[in-house]
Amino acid sequence: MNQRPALSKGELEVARAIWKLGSATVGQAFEAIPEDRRPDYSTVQTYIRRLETKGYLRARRTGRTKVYAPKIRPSQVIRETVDDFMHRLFDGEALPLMRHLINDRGITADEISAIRELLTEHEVEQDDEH
Amino acid sequence: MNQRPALSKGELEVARAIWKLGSATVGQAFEAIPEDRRPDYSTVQTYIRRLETKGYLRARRTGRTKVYAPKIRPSQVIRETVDDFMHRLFDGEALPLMRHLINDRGITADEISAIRELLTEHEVEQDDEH
DNA sequence: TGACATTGCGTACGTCTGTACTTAAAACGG
DNA sequence: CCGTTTTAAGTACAGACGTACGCAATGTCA
Repeated sequence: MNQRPALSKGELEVARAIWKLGSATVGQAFEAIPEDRRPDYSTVQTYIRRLETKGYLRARRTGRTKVYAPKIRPSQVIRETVDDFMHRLFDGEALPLMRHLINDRGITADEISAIRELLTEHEVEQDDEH
Repeated sequence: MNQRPALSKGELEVARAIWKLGSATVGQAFEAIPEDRRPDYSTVQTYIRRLETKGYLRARRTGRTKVYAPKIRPSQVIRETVDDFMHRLFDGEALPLMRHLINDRGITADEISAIRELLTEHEVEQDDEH
């Protein structure tokens, strides 16, 4: 159905900035990127242009400036991106990824409880969802 | 310290094939890739060559053929790859990724129990640890 | 109103990546 | 021993990507 071309690293960075802001001009997106890994203004411009071409962003004109906003719901893009990643590294299965997150990297006790809560909350919601 | 160039999609596929086999010739790696997404033999050859250049694989000659084996431990590559991914999409935090896996995609009841077990097992191991 | 800042838009360019062909030498099967 | 198969090694080439410059037009503040 869909399948716009995947996001590249740089594109993802600015897309996320815009998602966080809801909508933004190039300048605003530029400012929103953490200084340490912020590229040149014109580079951000290029990424945004490509994001529009790829169908991830929609631009609305306000006078002379353009305001960019998501064309695809961020949540969907995230899902697709995680999916793709899981396929490439874990044969598309969530569990091995979970296992990796739990075992193969320092997970704190706090995180463990947090995960337990997430699981329980999720179950409850499932039930509610009559 | 390190930072060999990152793995590309295609490179990762064959790297994983070789990891699974422990070590392999080009031909064996080629065969090990699921037929539906298996590229041309020579493409696999190219990926392997690049993997060697990038420092992921080491080749040992046996007569005329070369046998490739990991130069970097797969577990480490996986950790780095997941890390990079988590940084790009979840600001480097594991919990949001977990939340995503649990909430934003269809997780089954079985998977939920499996995760609970993983958590418990992990805790036990932590305690046992000396 | 003139200088400076902001933005849009086009262009550029080297590297990385996907994808593969070719050539040649060694190995194997009969 | 010869044809067939396997492998190595080199080369190619288009498209994606990171990265940015330059120019023109508009907006802004002193």
